[in-house]
Amino acid sequence: MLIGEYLHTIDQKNRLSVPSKFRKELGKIVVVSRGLDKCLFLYTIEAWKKLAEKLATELPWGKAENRSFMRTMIAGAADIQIDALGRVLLPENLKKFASLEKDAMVVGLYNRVEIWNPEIWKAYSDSANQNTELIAEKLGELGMY
Amino acid sequence: MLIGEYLHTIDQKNRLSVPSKFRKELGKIVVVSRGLDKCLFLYTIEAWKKLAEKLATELPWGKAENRSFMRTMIAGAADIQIDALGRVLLPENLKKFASLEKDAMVVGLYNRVEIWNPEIWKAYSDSANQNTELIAEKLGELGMY
DNA sequence: AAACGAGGTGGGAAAATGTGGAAAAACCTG
DNA sequence: CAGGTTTTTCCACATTTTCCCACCTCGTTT
Repeated sequence: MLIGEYLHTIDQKNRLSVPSKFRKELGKIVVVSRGLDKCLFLYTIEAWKKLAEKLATELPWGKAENRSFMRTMIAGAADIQIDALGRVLLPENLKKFASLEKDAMVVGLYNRVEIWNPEIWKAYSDSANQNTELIAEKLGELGMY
Repeated sequence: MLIGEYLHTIDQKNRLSVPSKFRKELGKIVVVSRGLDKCLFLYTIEAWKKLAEKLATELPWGKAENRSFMRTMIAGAADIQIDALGRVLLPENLKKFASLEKDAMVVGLYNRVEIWNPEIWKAYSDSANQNTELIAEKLGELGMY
Protein backbone atom coordinates (compact mmCIF):
# COMPACT_ATOMS: atom_id res chain seq x y z
CA MET A 1 0.00 0.00 0.00
CA LEU A 2 1.64 3.19 -1.20
CA ILE A 3 0.67 6.28 0.77
CA GLY A 4 2.19 9.55 1.90
CA GLU A 5 4.09 12.57 0.55
CA TYR A 6 7.85 12.81 0.27
CA LEU A 7 9.88 15.78 -0.96
CA HIS A 8 13.06 14.61 -2.67
CA THR A 9 15.65 16.18 -4.90
CA ILE A 10 16.54 15.34 -8.47
CA ASP A 11 20.30 15.45 -8.86
CA GLN A 12 22.36 16.59 -11.86
CA LYS A 13 22.10 13.16 -13.38
CA ASN A 14 18.30 13.10 -13.24
CA ARG A 15 18.26 10.57 -10.44
CA LEU A 16 15.41 10.57 -7.93
CA SER A 17 15.27 8.60 -4.71
CA VAL A 18 12.21 6.48 -4.26
CA PRO A 19 11.02 6.78 -0.64
CA SER A 20 12.27 3.76 1.20
CA LYS A 21 8.77 2.88 2.35
CA PHE A 22 7.77 2.32 -1.26
CA ARG A 23 10.72 0.21 -2.36
CA LYS A 24 9.67 -3.17 -1.15
CA GLU A 25 6.30 -2.93 -2.82
CA LEU A 26 7.63 -1.51 -6.08
CA GLY A 27 10.30 -4.12 -6.67
CA LYS A 28 13.34 -3.72 -8.88
CA ILE A 29 11.72 -2.53 -12.08
CA VAL A 30 8.92 0.00 -12.47
CA VAL A 31 7.06 1.69 -15.29
CA VAL A 32 6.90 5.46 -15.49
CA SER A 33 4.42 7.20 -17.74
CA ARG A 34 2.79 10.54 -18.31
CA GLY A 35 0.00 10.99 -15.84
CA LEU A 36 -3.03 13.16 -15.50
CA ASP A 37 -2.74 16.73 -14.22
CA LYS A 38 0.88 17.33 -15.19
CA CYS A 39 2.43 14.66 -13.07
CA LEU A 40 4.09 11.32 -13.74
CA PHE A 41 2.63 7.96 -12.83
CA LEU A 42 4.85 5.20 -11.58
CA TYR A 43 3.58 1.64 -11.42
CA THR A 44 4.84 -1.79 -10.59
CA ILE A 45 5.15 -3.97 -13.66
CA GLU A 46 2.13 -6.00 -12.59
CA ALA A 47 -0.08 -2.98 -11.97
CA TRP A 48 1.02 -1.54 -15.28
CA LYS A 49 0.11 -4.66 -17.19
CA LYS A 50 -3.33 -4.70 -15.64
CA LEU A 51 -3.86 -1.06 -16.45
CA ALA A 52 -2.64 -1.36 -20.03
CA GLU A 53 -4.89 -4.32 -20.60
CA LYS A 54 -7.84 -2.48 -19.20
CA LEU A 55 -7.14 0.47 -21.41
CA ALA A 56 -6.76 -1.72 -24.46
CA THR A 57 -9.90 -3.74 -23.90
CA GLU A 58 -12.35 -1.50 -22.12
CA LEU A 59 -11.72 1.91 -23.55
CA PRO A 60 -13.88 2.51 -26.63
CA TRP A 61 -11.75 3.33 -29.65
CA GLY A 62 -14.48 5.36 -31.15
CA LYS A 63 -13.78 8.44 -29.15
CA ALA A 64 -10.83 10.52 -30.22
CA GLU A 65 -10.07 11.60 -26.67
CA ASN A 66 -9.74 8.00 -25.60
CA ARG A 67 -7.27 7.24 -28.33
CA SER A 68 -5.29 10.28 -27.38
CA PHE A 69 -5.28 9.37 -23.70
CA MET A 70 -4.13 5.85 -24.45
CA ARG A 71 -1.33 7.01 -26.68
CA THR A 72 0.07 9.46 -24.20
CA MET A 73 -0.06 6.93 -21.41
CA ILE A 74 1.32 3.95 -23.21
CA ALA A 75 3.61 5.43 -25.83
CA GLY A 76 5.16 7.81 -23.35
CA ALA A 77 5.90 5.09 -20.85
CA ALA A 78 9.31 3.74 -19.97
CA ASP A 79 10.34 0.81 -17.86
CA ILE A 80 12.99 1.83 -15.44
CA GLN A 81 15.30 -0.14 -13.22
CA ILE A 82 15.63 1.03 -9.66
CA ASP A 83 19.33 1.23 -8.79
CA ALA A 84 21.08 -0.32 -5.83
CA LEU A 85 20.43 2.73 -3.68
CA GLY A 86 16.76 2.98 -4.52
CA ARG A 87 16.83 5.65 -7.19
CA VAL A 88 15.11 5.92 -10.55
CA LEU A 89 16.61 7.66 -13.56
CA LEU A 90 14.04 9.99 -15.08
CA PRO A 91 14.02 10.24 -18.88
CA GLU A 92 14.39 13.76 -20.18
CA ASN A 93 11.07 13.83 -22.00
CA LEU A 94 9.08 12.78 -18.93
CA LYS A 95 10.95 15.22 -16.77
CA LYS A 96 9.99 17.99 -19.13
CA PHE A 97 6.40 16.79 -19.36
CA ALA A 98 5.92 17.18 -15.63
CA SER A 99 7.93 20.43 -15.39
CA LEU A 100 10.39 18.79 -13.06
CA GLU A 101 13.61 20.54 -12.17
CA LYS A 102 15.53 20.37 -8.94
CA ASP A 103 12.94 19.00 -6.52
CA ALA A 104 10.13 16.50 -6.79
CA MET A 105 7.17 15.63 -4.63
CA VAL A 106 6.79 11.89 -4.58
CA VAL A 107 3.36 10.77 -3.43
CA GLY A 108 1.85 7.35 -2.87
CA LEU A 109 -1.66 6.68 -4.17
CA TYR A 110 -2.43 3.16 -3.03
CA ASN A 111 -1.38 1.26 -6.12
CA ARG A 112 0.69 3.86 -7.90
CA VAL A 113 3.16 6.60 -7.17
CA GLU A 114 2.92 10.08 -8.61
CA ILE A 115 5.79 12.47 -9.18
CA TRP A 116 5.02 16.18 -9.11
CA ASN A 117 6.74 19.48 -9.39
CA PRO A 118 6.45 20.59 -5.73
CA GLU A 119 5.00 23.98 -6.54
CA ILE A 120 2.35 22.54 -8.81
CA TRP A 121 1.53 19.96 -6.16
CA LYS A 122 1.16 22.61 -3.50
CA ALA A 123 -1.14 24.71 -5.63
CA TYR A 124 -3.16 21.64 -6.49
CA SER A 125 -3.58 20.33 -2.98
CA ASP A 126 -4.25 23.77 -1.54
CA SER A 127 -7.15 24.26 -3.89
CA ALA A 128 -8.39 20.74 -3.18
CA ASN A 129 -8.40 21.38 0.55
CA GLN A 130 -10.57 24.42 0.23
CA ASN A 131 -13.34 22.15 -0.92
CA THR A 132 -14.24 20.92 2.52
CA GLU A 133 -17.85 20.24 1.70
CA LEU A 134 -16.91 18.07 -1.22
CA ILE A 135 -14.55 16.07 0.95
CA ALA A 136 -17.13 15.68 3.68
CA GLU A 137 -19.69 14.59 1.15
CA LYS A 138 -17.40 12.00 -0.40
CA LEU A 139 -16.41 10.66 2.99
CA GLY A 140 -20.06 10.31 3.84
CA GLU A 141 -20.72 8.39 0.65
CA LEU A 142 -17.95 6.00 1.55
CA GLY A 143 -19.25 5.51 5.03
CA MET A 144 -16.27 7.00 6.80
CA TYR A 145 -17.29 8.95 9.80
CA MET B 1 -14.78 1.47 21.70
CA LEU B 2 -12.66 4.60 21.64
CA ILE B 3 -13.91 7.35 23.94
CA GLY B 4 -12.51 10.19 26.00
CA GLU B 5 -10.35 13.28 25.64
CA TYR B 6 -6.65 13.29 26.44
CA LEU B 7 -4.27 16.23 26.36
CA HIS B 8 -0.80 15.04 25.39
CA THR B 9 2.39 16.71 24.28
CA ILE B 10 4.20 16.41 20.99
CA ASP B 11 7.93 16.22 21.66
CA GLN B 12 10.80 17.61 19.60
CA LYS B 13 10.83 14.52 17.44
CA ASN B 14 7.16 14.82 16.56
CA ARG B 15 6.16 11.88 18.73
CA LEU B 16 2.74 11.73 20.34
CA SER B 17 1.62 9.25 22.95
CA VAL B 18 -1.53 7.36 22.13
CA PRO B 19 -3.68 7.15 25.28
CA SER B 20 -3.07 3.74 26.76
CA LYS B 21 -6.77 3.00 26.75
CA PHE B 22 -6.80 3.17 22.97
CA ARG B 23 -3.76 1.03 22.29
CA LYS B 24 -5.24 -2.40 22.45
CA GLU B 25 -8.02 -1.53 20.07
CA LEU B 26 -5.82 0.29 17.60
CA GLY B 27 -3.20 -2.41 17.22
CA LYS B 28 0.41 -1.97 16.18
CA ILE B 29 -0.05 -0.09 12.93
CA VAL B 30 -2.40 2.81 12.31
CA VAL B 31 -3.07 5.26 9.50
CA VAL B 32 -3.25 8.98 10.11
CA SER B 33 -4.94 11.15 7.52
CA ARG B 34 -6.32 14.61 7.00
CA GLY B 35 -9.65 14.93 8.67
CA LEU B 36 -12.43 17.47 8.60
CA ASP B 37 -12.37 20.77 10.48
CA LYS B 38 -8.58 20.96 10.64
CA CYS B 39 -8.02 17.84 12.69
CA LEU B 40 -6.39 14.51 11.90
CA PHE B 41 -8.15 11.18 11.73
CA LEU B 42 -6.47 8.09 13.02
CA TYR B 43 -7.74 4.76 11.79
CA THR B 44 -6.91 1.15 12.35
CA ILE B 45 -5.13 -0.36 9.39
CA GLU B 46 -8.11 -2.56 8.60
CA ALA B 47 -10.58 0.31 8.47
CA TRP B 48 -8.19 2.27 6.33
CA LYS B 49 -7.64 -0.49 3.84
CA LYS B 50 -11.35 -0.79 3.29
CA LEU B 51 -11.56 2.89 2.50
CA ALA B 52 -8.51 2.98 0.28
CA GLU B 53 -9.63 -0.08 -1.62
CA LYS B 54 -12.93 1.58 -2.33
CA LEU B 55 -11.27 4.78 -3.40
CA ALA B 56 -8.78 3.09 -5.66
CA THR B 57 -11.16 0.69 -7.32
CA GLU B 58 -14.56 2.34 -7.37
CA LEU B 59 -13.87 5.97 -8.12
CA PRO B 60 -13.30 6.50 -11.83
CA TRP B 61 -10.38 8.77 -12.48
CA GLY B 62 -12.04 10.31 -15.41
CA LYS B 63 -13.47 12.96 -13.14
CA ALA B 64 -11.09 15.59 -11.88
CA GLU B 65 -12.84 15.85 -8.53
CA ASN B 66 -12.33 12.17 -7.89
CA ARG B 67 -8.63 12.43 -8.55
CA SER B 68 -8.46 15.40 -6.26
CA PHE B 69 -10.29 13.62 -3.48
CA MET B 70 -8.11 10.55 -3.82
CA ARG B 71 -4.96 12.58 -3.65
CA THR B 72 -6.13 14.44 -0.60
CA MET B 73 -7.08 11.31 1.27
CA ILE B 74 -4.36 8.88 0.25
CA ALA B 75 -1.36 11.05 -0.49
CA GLY B 76 -2.20 13.11 2.56
CA ALA B 77 -2.06 10.10 4.83
CA ALA B 78 0.65 8.04 6.47
CA ASP B 79 0.86 4.54 7.81
CA ILE B 80 2.53 4.63 11.15
CA GLN B 81 3.87 1.98 13.42
CA ILE B 82 3.13 2.59 17.07
CA ASP B 83 6.42 2.34 18.92
CA ALA B 84 7.23 0.17 21.91
CA LEU B 85 6.06 2.88 24.29
CA GLY B 86 2.79 3.55 22.52
CA ARG B 87 3.69 6.62 20.52
CA VAL B 88 3.02 7.63 16.93
CA LEU B 89 5.40 9.69 14.85
CA LEU B 90 3.51 12.50 13.13
CA PRO B 91 4.71 13.44 9.65
CA GLU B 92 5.55 17.10 9.19
CA ASN B 93 2.89 17.72 6.55
CA LEU B 94 0.07 16.38 8.71
CA LYS B 95 1.31 18.28 11.70
CA LYS B 96 1.16 21.44 9.68
CA PHE B 97 -2.22 20.59 8.22
CA ALA B 98 -3.77 20.39 11.68
CA SER B 99 -1.81 23.37 13.06
CA LEU B 100 -0.21 21.15 15.66
CA GLU B 101 2.69 22.41 17.68
CA LYS B 102 3.56 21.51 21.23
CA ASP B 103 0.34 19.98 22.51
CA ALA B 104 -2.38 17.85 21.05
CA MET B 105 -5.86 16.90 22.10
CA VAL B 106 -6.43 13.25 21.39
CA VAL B 107 -10.10 12.40 21.21
CA GLY B 108 -11.80 9.02 20.89
CA LEU B 109 -14.93 8.96 18.73
CA TYR B 110 -16.27 5.45 18.94
CA ASN B 111 -14.51 3.94 15.97
CA ARG B 112 -11.81 6.49 15.24
CA VAL B 113 -9.46 8.83 17.00
CA GLU B 114 -9.09 12.51 16.22
CA ILE B 115 -6.06 14.67 16.89
CA TRP B 116 -6.62 18.39 17.42
CA ASN B 117 -4.73 21.50 18.20
CA PRO B 118 -6.03 22.05 21.78
CA GLU B 119 -7.01 25.64 21.19
CA ILE B 120 -8.96 24.83 18.07
CA TRP B 121 -10.57 21.96 19.90
CA LYS B 122 -11.57 24.21 22.74
CA ALA B 123 -13.03 26.83 20.47
CA TYR B 124 -14.84 24.17 18.53
CA SER B 125 -16.34 22.39 21.49
CA ASP B 126 -17.22 25.66 23.21
CA SER B 127 -19.21 26.76 20.25
CA ALA B 128 -20.76 23.33 20.01
CA ASN B 129 -21.80 23.49 23.65
CA GLN B 130 -23.58 26.76 23.12
CA ASN B 131 -25.80 24.95 20.72
CA THR B 132 -27.50 22.93 23.38
CA GLU B 133 -30.76 23.15 21.58
CA LEU B 134 -29.28 21.89 18.38
CA ILE B 135 -27.82 18.90 20.19
CA ALA B 136 -31.11 18.19 21.88
CA GLU B 137 -32.84 18.38 18.59
CA LYS B 138 -30.41 15.95 16.96
CA LEU B 139 -30.83 13.53 19.82
CA GLY B 140 -34.51 13.70 19.25
CA GLU B 141 -34.09 12.98 15.57
CA LEU B 142 -32.10 9.93 16.44
CA GLY B 143 -34.72 8.71 18.85
CA MET B 144 -32.67 9.18 22.00
CA TYR B 145 -34.51 10.45 25.02
C1' DA C 1 3.49 8.54 54.35
C1' DA C 2 6.48 5.55 51.81
C1' DA C 3 6.49 2.20 48.28
C1' DC C 4 4.82 0.74 44.10
C1' DG C 5 3.15 0.66 39.42
C1' DA C 6 1.31 2.54 35.26
C1' DG C 7 1.39 5.98 31.90
C1' DG C 8 3.69 9.79 29.75
C1' DT C 9 7.98 12.47 28.44
C1' DG C 10 12.72 13.30 27.13
C1' DG C 11 17.17 12.20 25.35
C1' DG C 12 21.24 9.39 23.59
C1' DA C 13 23.14 5.74 20.60
C1' DA C 14 22.73 2.99 16.63
C1' DA C 15 20.94 2.12 12.23
C1' DA C 16 18.90 3.51 7.95
C1' DT C 17 18.10 6.84 4.37
C1' DG C 18 19.02 10.44 1.01
C1' DT C 19 22.43 12.95 -1.58
C1' DG C 20 26.65 14.12 -3.96
C1' DG C 21 30.52 12.72 -6.29
C1' DA C 22 34.24 9.48 -8.08
C1' DA C 23 35.51 5.47 -10.65
C1' DA C 24 34.42 2.13 -14.11
C1' DA C 25 32.06 0.70 -18.11
C1' DA C 26 29.74 1.48 -22.32
C1' DC C 27 28.90 4.26 -26.17
C1' DC C 28 29.52 7.18 -29.99
C1' DT C 29 32.29 9.68 -33.33
C1' DG C 30 35.73 11.07 -36.32
C1' DC D 1 40.84 2.29 -33.31
C1' DA D 2 41.78 6.24 -30.31
C1' DG D 3 39.65 10.01 -28.01
C1' DG D 4 36.18 11.90 -25.86
C1' DT D 5 31.58 11.78 -23.97
C1' DT D 6 27.82 9.77 -21.77
C1' DT D 7 25.95 6.30 -18.89
C1' DT D 8 26.18 3.13 -15.16
C1' DT D 9 27.99 1.33 -10.99
C1' DC D 10 30.00 2.04 -6.74
C1' DC D 11 31.45 4.44 -2.58
C1' DA D 12 31.32 7.95 1.23
C1' DC D 13 29.35 11.46 3.92
C1' DA D 14 25.78 13.76 6.55
C1' DT D 15 21.42 13.91 8.10
C1' DT D 16 17.35 11.75 9.63
C1' DT D 17 14.94 8.17 11.63
C1' DT D 18 14.49 4.36 14.70
C1' DC D 19 15.31 1.94 18.74
C1' DC D 20 16.23 1.70 23.46
C1' DC D 21 16.69 3.21 28.17
C1' DA D 22 16.04 6.47 32.14
C1' DC D 23 13.30 9.64 34.50
C1' DC D 24 9.15 11.98 36.15
C1' DT D 25 4.52 12.42 37.66
C1' DC D 26 0.36 10.94 39.43
C1' DG D 27 -2.70 7.82 41.49
C1' DT D 28 -3.15 3.56 44.33
C1' DT D 29 -1.84 0.37 47.81
C1' DT D 30 0.14 -1.28 52.04
